[in-house]
Amino acid sequence: MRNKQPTIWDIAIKLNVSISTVSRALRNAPDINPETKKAVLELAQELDYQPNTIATSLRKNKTNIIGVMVPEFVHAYFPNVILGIQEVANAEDYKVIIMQSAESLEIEKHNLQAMMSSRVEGLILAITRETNDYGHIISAQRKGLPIVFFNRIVDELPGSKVMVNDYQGAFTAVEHLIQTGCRRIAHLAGPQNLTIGRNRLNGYLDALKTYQLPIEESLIMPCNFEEGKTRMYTQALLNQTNRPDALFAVNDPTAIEALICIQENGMNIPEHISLVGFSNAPHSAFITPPMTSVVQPLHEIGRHAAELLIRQLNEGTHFIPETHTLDAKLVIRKSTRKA
Amino acid sequence: MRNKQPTIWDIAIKLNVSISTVSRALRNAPDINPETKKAVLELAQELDYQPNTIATSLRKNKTNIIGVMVPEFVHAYFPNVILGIQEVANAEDYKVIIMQSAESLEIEKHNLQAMMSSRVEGLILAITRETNDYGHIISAQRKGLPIVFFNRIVDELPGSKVMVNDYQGAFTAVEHLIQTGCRRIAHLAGPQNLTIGRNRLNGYLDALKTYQLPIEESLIMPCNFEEGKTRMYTQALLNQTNRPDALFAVNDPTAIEALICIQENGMNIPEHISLVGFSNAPHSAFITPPMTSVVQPLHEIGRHAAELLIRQLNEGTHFIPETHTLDAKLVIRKSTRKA
DNA sequence: GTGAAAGCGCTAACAA
DNA sequence: TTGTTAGCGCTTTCAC
Repeated sequence: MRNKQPTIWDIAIKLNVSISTVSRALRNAPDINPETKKAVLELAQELDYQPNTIATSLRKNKTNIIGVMVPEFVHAYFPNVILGIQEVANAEDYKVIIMQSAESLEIEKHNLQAMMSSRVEGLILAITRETNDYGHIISAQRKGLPIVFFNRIVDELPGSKVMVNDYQGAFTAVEHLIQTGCRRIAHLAGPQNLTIGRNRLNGYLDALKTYQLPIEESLIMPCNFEEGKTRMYTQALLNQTNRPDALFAVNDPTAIEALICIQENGMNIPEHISLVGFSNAPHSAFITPPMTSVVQPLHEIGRHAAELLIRQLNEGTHFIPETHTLDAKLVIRKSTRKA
Repeated sequence: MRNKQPTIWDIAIKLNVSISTVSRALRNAPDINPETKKAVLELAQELDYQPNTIATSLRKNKTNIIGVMVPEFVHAYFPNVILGIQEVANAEDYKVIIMQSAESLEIEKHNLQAMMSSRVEGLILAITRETNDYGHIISAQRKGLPIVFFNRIVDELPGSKVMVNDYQGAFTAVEHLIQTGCRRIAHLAGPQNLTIGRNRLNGYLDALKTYQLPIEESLIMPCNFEEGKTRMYTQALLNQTNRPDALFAVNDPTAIEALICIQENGMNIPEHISLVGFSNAPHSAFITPPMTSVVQPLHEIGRHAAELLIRQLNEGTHFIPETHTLDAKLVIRKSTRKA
């Protein structure tokens, strides 16, 4: 590793004191002569001494490093969460190391090994899409690694979890459509084997019930996050003799595909048909018209995850894992009508 | 740091051999009895032994960690570059630690300290917008830290650099406008104190010259990345009696603001006016109409940066820093006319 | 082929 | 208040 950096030994020699004195001065321990301390600090400054955190970690058996592993960070979602994590972690004097699994179980396992080898104190984890075997995770937990899960939650695994209230988000979105005069509201639904797919559908259904609107099977389309399908189903909806006056999409990419289809049919949003997305892709504000969407508190997700982890780190085995569910917020733009 | 993890000592005791033998077996050193080795590896497996990289780093005085510091990673640009970095780094058995300066010089300095303390082997760095004093960087370099710069380049600083050919990108964009029949092409320009601002303007000017179109001062607008200004200047352009038939914007946010303004004036893109952006915001493909834009090879930028750094790490003081300039590519979508 | 021992830079008893 | 010493987990001579 490059040139020799100065060590406490170098300082000790020059000042003709022992290395423990230097160490004490540097850590402002109580039992130290102010004079000595001053001299040490000045020389350290002069030499541009940087403590070797590797040695300290080894000695103290404590790295003060939190690991974060996400499937990807090309979309805005995870970077924003990480921002929140870093905020809290840095304030508590933890460093954060970030790895990404590229949605590959293999890489996830490999990275987890690396994290263990680097002796991270705890892990904040969003598993990959294809992670269905949790052996590596369980084994890490068994070795005492605290893990906080977010975004992709596995109910079976122990540990704290941070999630978003998809049900409430969906409910609010549909409620807004109803309150702005829509009466035939279709849902471009997600996969029903995923929690978010189910919860968002339930929010949609319950909003209709609450406002005593009929539920029609023919208005619920299983788009399932699949690109081609959304277009097809949207077209089918538009072809209905009694076509819907609003679409609630399970997420923004789905909503955007619907939007394109609607516009190609020569219809206007929101005059002919209102549209609400979910999860706030960064560009949903920039398309034409800017899209009303349910946004998740990404920053907050990160903050909560970091806080839970650090609490667990501090409290040790006394800590009982918690699950935090954060509300999503409807951001009203121009793809829905005015109230 | 959590529960005790097994060490080579645990393995040695159980196998009744010395720790050096275990160490040798684990690193598949040459001088080792295959039998012994097998036994060690099996037990290691069974105990789920993870080498303590901290100890190894301390002993070998080598961390195999590359630091990356970027101003932010909320927009797609830096995450994509980091992807490229990680690809190369992982293949070469380096770990990557990522920090972000949040465009703050203070944090940049602080993070650099932390990187030095963590004894990263080298650094890939995009400085903040406000970094005008390079003392901290120079000092790190003087201590032997190899640094590769990208995105925000400072000519004065030594070290390898990876940049994008802004001039060529701008030239290609304007050439495309000309070849699709535009004749009065305006430029929404960036700050002329920044290299990218100047280079993109020059590309624009030279394309006009090459195709023998007149250069008109009144068509070059100093939008300078400032939000309100772009709208104002675009409106001014549209108000000209002989209004331009194309706009080349210094970057995508500027282009998008112009787009909104154009549409509010009831004009169509590209029928009334063509529009080209630069630097490919992730959403430029999703707006209406999808925007023609000059895209940067983000992945490649990362790969080059990592390769340069690792070469420097391997070659040591023999290494002579290099500057790599990568071409940008015009992606033709629907905001410009057909050829 | 294997073991003993030193030491990477630092902290924390313990002694003085 | 300061110094001496052991040792964190590992690698690497140097003996045998």
